[in-house]
Amino acid sequence: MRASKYFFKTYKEIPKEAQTPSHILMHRAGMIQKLASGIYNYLPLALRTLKKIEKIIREELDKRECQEVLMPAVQPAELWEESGRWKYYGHELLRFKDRKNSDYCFGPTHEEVITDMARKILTSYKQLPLNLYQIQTKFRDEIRPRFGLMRGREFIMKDAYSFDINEEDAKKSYKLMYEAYNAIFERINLKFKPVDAATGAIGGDMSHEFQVLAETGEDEILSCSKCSYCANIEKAVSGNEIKKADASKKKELKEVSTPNIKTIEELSAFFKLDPARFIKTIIYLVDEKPVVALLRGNEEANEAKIQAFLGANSITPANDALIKSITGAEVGFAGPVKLAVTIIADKHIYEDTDYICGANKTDYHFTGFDPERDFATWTLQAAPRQDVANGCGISTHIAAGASSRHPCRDAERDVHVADITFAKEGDKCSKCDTGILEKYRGIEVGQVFYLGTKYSSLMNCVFLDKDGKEQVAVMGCYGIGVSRTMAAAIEQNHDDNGIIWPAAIAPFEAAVIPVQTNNELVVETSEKIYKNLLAAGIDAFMDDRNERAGFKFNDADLIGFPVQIICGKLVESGKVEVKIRKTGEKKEIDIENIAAAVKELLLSL
RNA sequence: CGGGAUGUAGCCUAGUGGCUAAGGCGCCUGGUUUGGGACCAGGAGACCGUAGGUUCGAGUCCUACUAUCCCGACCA
Repeated sequence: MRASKYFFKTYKEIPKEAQTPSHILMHRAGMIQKLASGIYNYLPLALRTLKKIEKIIREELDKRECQEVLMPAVQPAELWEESGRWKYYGHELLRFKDRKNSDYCFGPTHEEVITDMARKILTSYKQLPLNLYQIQTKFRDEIRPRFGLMRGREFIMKDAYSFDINEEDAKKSYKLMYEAYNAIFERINLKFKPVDAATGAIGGDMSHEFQVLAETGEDEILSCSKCSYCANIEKAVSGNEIKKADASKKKELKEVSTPNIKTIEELSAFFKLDPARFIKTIIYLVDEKPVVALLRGNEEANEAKIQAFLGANSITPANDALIKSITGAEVGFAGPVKLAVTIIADKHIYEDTDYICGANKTDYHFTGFDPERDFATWTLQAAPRQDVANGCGISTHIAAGASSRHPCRDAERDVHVADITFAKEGDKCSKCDTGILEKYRGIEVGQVFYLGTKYSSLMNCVFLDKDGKEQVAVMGCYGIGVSRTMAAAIEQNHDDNGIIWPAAIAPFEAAVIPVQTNNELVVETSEKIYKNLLAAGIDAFMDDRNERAGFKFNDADLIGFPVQIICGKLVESGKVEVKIRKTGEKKEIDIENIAAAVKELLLSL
């Protein structure tokens, strides 16, 4: 392609609204344009990269016998009603009506459509395993789109769905996709980690995210320094031991006046005690039912763990009115004592006794609160090792009416103890016991889910097994954010001058830059080199613009061509200068050998 | 959805209530220049986000709306 007619334009200025490197650089390099919040045009340069990412994905999936399909972006509401998601998917689902006033949505994901597609054809176990995928535009009406393509509302996604005869085979399919994803991101040549992940609204009970490591990533990852354990902070389990408090330190429960002292900081200042000596009582609405979370004052609630523990679809903090109605007090005085709702207590609260907690009475708190004595009896257990991968720690359910010995207990309560805080950098690894957790930031570019029969049973996706018995297909689903992968590649690989593309996904592999456009030999030679490169199957870009050298060099660095072939005065001696974008290194190469030399260089980029 | 901010030419900015809205980048024409975003001369391009209001007079003040961005909860 020739620069003189190529549809792009580079900018020196940083657009006001661009904040993050990939957004700034894609805009400055003339790759994308914003059309509306979270909605972008992909110009030719960007599309070339997208196509290259897609090609790698297709090759790796086809190799593993996945089959490509293409589903509609517009989906009828009926299917979503069948799966139950029309109700709870929320505002992120873009809904609209057609002229007949029927409900539709713009697909944010395709579990419903694919399950419907599969059930129309699946009749026999002989057709399984089956893995179908598509690469297509999705729309999610994000509450806050940001960072350009990193979190757009409209984006390009590869989504795949597997169908198997049983759980065992479904896990094999899952593993195969896990391997495919590793192969894909290795070929794209990004630094990434597969991490244990929470399952969120898509559901299912096993999941890994593929995180591209970058400072600007929105996700936090904890990774073991010694073993392979690596998890999203929402899911990561600390291996630190919980030491039970010394029973001799127990004190009496006593109500004390704390006028207008509401937050942990205020309490901490008022009592002149460390925040860890208080119990934080947070009230949530979990699938529209109130749930109380208890934590030590120095800990933060991990809502994803609470949601996962309760197997819920949604979790939001309760509003003030609900808090008042549950506690019978103003906001700021909630406590666990005598609360007749589901309680989920963090395991760390056993580390101490004589806590201060809200009294469920405006302007009062309790001192001397003991977790064991004061609202239920339960036994503390260490987190079982097998829970590290799937669950989130201990699950000691207290049967209703477990005890009636203490007046503070309510027989009807549902009380759980679980790990509902965040593991921290420096904590012991929960898997190997010798390593410690290290923190990274990442960009989630892919996620694999084991779904089980969540959708297939609701939507009756069944087949006959060997014995002629009807079985429900066991599913998995697998996504890669194609447009986000492009952005993530830039977040991870750029410098002050511009983008540093991994060669595998660069819009062009090499740029030919004639520096003196008034020198006939230079122009002729550069044309010859350009044709040689094309003939050798190299994606070459010819900067034939009548511009000064510096202008072209800057554009080349900004767009990030991995290899730049600079044709200047050296052509008189039969050589050109070849610059490697990544290292800045320059080599003199004989014009005769240029195509072979560039090919060789590209292999290492 | 809560909190904060901003809308002036394709992009980045300036603009005390007072004349025909200013500059840089970019664009067009001509000339010079040609190894790290050149220079000279000329030119095109804006009903200052929208609608009301205050005022003799509004880009500037007020109100509403709208769009965009930033901080929190959702996700590829």
